[in-house]
Amino acid sequence: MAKNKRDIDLDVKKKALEETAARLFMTCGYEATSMSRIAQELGVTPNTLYWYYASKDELLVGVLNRLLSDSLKQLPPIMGSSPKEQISWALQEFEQSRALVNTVHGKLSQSALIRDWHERFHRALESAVVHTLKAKGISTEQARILATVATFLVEGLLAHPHTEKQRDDILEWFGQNALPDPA
Amino acid sequence: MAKNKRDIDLDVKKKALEETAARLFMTCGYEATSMSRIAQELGVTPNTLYWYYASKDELLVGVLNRLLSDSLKQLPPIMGSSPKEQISWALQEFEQSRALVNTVHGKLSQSALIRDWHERFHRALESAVVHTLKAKGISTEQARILATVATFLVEGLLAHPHTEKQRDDILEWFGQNALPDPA
DNA sequence: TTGCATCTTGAATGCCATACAAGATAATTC
DNA sequence: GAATTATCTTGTATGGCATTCAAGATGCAA
Repeated sequence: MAKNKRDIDLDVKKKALEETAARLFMTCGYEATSMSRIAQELGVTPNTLYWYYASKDELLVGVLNRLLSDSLKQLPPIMGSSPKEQISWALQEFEQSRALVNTVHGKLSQSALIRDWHERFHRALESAVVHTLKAKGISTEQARILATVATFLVEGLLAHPHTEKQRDDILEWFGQNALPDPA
Repeated sequence: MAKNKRDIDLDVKKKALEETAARLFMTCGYEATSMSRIAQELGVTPNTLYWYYASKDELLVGVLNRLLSDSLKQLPPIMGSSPKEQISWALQEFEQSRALVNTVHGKLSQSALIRDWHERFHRALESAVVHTLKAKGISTEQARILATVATFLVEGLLAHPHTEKQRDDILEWFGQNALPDPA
């Protein structure tokens, strides 16, 4: 039973691996970052990485989950604000890892692992957004549509370079058309 | 002057190369399709490809331009229909090359060549859409916003698997919110 | 102390995009 | 029509990549 000591070390090590990988993935890009490079940065042999992760894709999933859960920790204070502010927050949060968002989308057709992660992520995201919208008195069906549209707009803004004005205009337009009745 | 014969051969050859590459890129994916594989399919040495294209990315650009100009040939009959039908057509047109759309977005951060092509493409697309919307009496500023939103929705639908109903709902919603006045 | 699970490495494999130099083939010039 | 040149194709090679397998090191349990 008492194999705790080891398990703790494992999490600590994984944390270090994923943080280094995350940094390199975000600055140099996923494809441009080799396993050797990550290992080198950690003062380790490439093979070591393969003891913790079966493949580079699996390491990517580890990185994605870590970044995501780090973002989610900052979520509670935001929950109270307006939808537009919430979208704006999400946008800013993902901006840091814009490259990774594009990487994930680019790998959807090749990697079942990434495809699964992506699908799970969007399911969770949509159900959260829908829940929030329903609390504002929007029908489930309408909420689903709005959630999807909001997601597409965020992803579009992340994928394409844009000015602050463009972003504001789009968010403004969406805010005005998303909640038609209360006017 | 009279070097026509050769020049014609060059275009014919490029056409064959790009068609084969396009087919493989679309069915197996860009990354999963090696230059050797394309050459093999053509009964040629991999090096031959490098006489026509400086790199795999450049071949991709050739493929993209060819697919695009093929699509554009079918454009005139569509120009008269409703905006919703036009978006629907664009969606169907890109559906075939959904994988390539994702590939392009995934490569934006790594390849300047692809980045340039992507930027040019979106500039041309936006100006076309804006032009169409202005003809319907929409202000330039509003038309720009709508064009961008429409683009993001199309790309979102391409990037994520979705049901017919989802697509219809989103296009319907956009159609109703895009032209607010005439009601 | 012996055995076992955990972690790390050395050395190798096969694939990849790509480079360079040398061959083949056809067009142009003399 | 022979020699030269531009066009196209190939043979051969390189360095990097993700990944694998077998063998070493390290610490825990009996």
